[in-house]
Amino acid sequence: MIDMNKDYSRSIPSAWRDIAAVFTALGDEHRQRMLLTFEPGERLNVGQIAQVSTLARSTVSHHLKVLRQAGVLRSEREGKEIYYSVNKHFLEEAFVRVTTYLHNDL
Amino acid sequence: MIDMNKDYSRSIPSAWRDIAAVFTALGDEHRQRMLLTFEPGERLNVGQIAQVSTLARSTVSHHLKVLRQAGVLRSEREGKEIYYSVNKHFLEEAFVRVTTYLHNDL
DNA sequence: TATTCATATCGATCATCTTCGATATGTATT
DNA sequence: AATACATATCGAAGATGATCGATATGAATA
Repeated sequence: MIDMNKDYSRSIPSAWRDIAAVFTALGDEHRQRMLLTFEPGERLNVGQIAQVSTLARSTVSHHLKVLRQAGVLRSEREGKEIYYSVNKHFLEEAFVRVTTYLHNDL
Repeated sequence: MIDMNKDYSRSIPSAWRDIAAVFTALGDEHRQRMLLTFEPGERLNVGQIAQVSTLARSTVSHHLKVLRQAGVLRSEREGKEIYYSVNKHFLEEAFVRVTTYLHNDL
């Protein structure tokens, strides 16, 4: 009780800021499977992802938006299609940061 | 499309099995704050955690259960109180594993 | 510019999660 | 055994998220 952090409203540490949305995004099994669908370096458009999914296209689109906003995926338009790919650098850095924080501060 | 993983129902890789529940558990900001409340090596009982929270005791109890079932926290009874602590080893290993998987396979 | 195709957004419904007060369980004390 | 205390569980209400078909946006092509 003496040294516990009593300030419940203190700001989330910077190591956690980016990762918080990632946790939420990857807390859903459909979104996990979508991420794991990608082969190394692969780019996939929405139609391809929807094909291997059991969900409707609009639902896939919604989940991709969540993953993109969390920084897990990024997207780039190419003609009519929009290609998604894994934001590997961001994810690796975020996980390393949170692991380091965990090791040092918890 | 050629080398993409078409089998949507393939099993989640082992590196992801443990971490999936962690993502879900830590996808909630209240549960994040609860985890971050712990100082290094500290053990806290439910009353102490409820004190620094804005939630009702029963709600805190519920969130602690989610965190415990995901492996984030563990608990041990000590007399009337139940003390929670961070499952540091489990968490570090899980994050390292997922980072490695990310680096090699995505 | 009209049409087609790929994706995103909208709006409604359904399902799941959160939250609380009340009650139950388990432990120590008198 | 009776009481007091700490935590967990229960059951219901409200809030949030997932899901879908329909519609809108945006880009290539006829």
